[in-house]
Amino acid sequence: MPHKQPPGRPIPDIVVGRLPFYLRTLRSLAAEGLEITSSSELGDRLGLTSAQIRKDLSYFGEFGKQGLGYNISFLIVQLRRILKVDRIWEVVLVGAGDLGRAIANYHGFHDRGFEIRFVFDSDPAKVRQSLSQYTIQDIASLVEKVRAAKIRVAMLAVPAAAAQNVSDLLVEAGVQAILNYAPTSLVVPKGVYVQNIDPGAHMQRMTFYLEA
Amino acid sequence: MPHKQPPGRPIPDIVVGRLPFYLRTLRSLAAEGLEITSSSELGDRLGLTSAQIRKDLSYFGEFGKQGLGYNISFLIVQLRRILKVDRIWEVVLVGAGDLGRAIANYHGFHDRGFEIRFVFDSDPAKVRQSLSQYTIQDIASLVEKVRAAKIRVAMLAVPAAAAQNVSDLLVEAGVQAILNYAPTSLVVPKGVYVQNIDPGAHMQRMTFYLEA
DNA sequence: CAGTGTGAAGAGGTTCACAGCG
DNA sequence: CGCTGTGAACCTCTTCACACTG
Repeated sequence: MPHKQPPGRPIPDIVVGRLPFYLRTLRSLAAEGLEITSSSELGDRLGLTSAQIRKDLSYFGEFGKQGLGYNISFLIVQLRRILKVDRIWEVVLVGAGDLGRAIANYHGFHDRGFEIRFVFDSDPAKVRQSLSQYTIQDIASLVEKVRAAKIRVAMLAVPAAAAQNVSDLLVEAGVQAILNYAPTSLVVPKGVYVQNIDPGAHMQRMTFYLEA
Repeated sequence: MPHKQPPGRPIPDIVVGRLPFYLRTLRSLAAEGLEITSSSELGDRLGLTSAQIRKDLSYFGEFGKQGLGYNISFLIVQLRRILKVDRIWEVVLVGAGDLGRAIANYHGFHDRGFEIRFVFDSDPAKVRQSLSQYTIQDIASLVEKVRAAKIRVAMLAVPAAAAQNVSDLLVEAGVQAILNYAPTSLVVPKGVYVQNIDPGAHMQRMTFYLEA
């Protein structure tokens, strides 16, 4: 019986959201020299129950061996395939402020399937300057260049006031996934995926639980 | 009958997680000069249903008027109180790399209830250098200084390999809430809250949905 | 016999739909 | 008459518990 790779049941988005953390954890187990793990070891590391991990993985196939556990490198290969990061996605970064600089200098994305191809900014003082290994380009040329390069993934690191405009440009250029660092809700057409990063929201979520 | 401020029913964490986004949206409505809004207007802006917003708010009190909607500035006051950001929390930032620099230079936290008080790093070349308005301090003095200043909230922007060690120091110093930018799971005692920011995980969550 | 994979049971979260009020 | 606040219905997600297997 073959793997049920294209699964019959629909996959909850919340499960998809956990897979990157499973992958991240498996990679550190591998880096520690381990070859085999179990749902309970993964659960301990992640603060989840073993049942949840087994159930999540079971949406995609049967990756473990009863009585033994999971082969770490095999499971890494499977998760990279499932998340479609068994390749490198070219990414466009918009915004060359402090945050854009931190993103451009951060070398942790490559390992996870992403490589910045272009950096754009609207500030004439920044255009043609270099940032990390990139030359900052004028946002006026974004649509043309991103479309020509068939880039489908973007990171948005501009001020909130500019975010919706830039998002519209990205969509026009054919981008289908946007990681939005601006603290504002983007409106995008169906078929475009947005993930928001809002550190201030995370902070406020924690202070709720602190005693006055 | 007074407000049911300390509610009888337990509040789901997922509801708490949405409140900062309600607050953020209300503030932009206020900035647009509006005085009144409705659960459906908020829902439209946030991509949620109006019923969800009414239900979420009802955990904390009755803030609206039937037939009319919500007074924006009143609701802002209430949400700031609920989230305990009707004050300024002093924050310790650990890590003065590119990301730490972007965080230190970002002035959007103050409006949301947070102010950086100290910046620490372990690199002797960085200690005593200035970063934004701060002087980078030796991490060896972290526990003493953070404890003396009674700081309860931290941002962790160090490499993954150092994150658990620094987290242990923060906990020892009395910190109760940690915003963790390192792509690793922290182990902390009960009563310490951790929120993780992992852009790579968000990216992988989106590529799952992209056609090959 | 340790640990997976999975139906079934149990919690938890969302949406419905309408009473009630301004 | 419009919009809130909320039980009840509905749906989704998590945990349980055990048959099964290397």
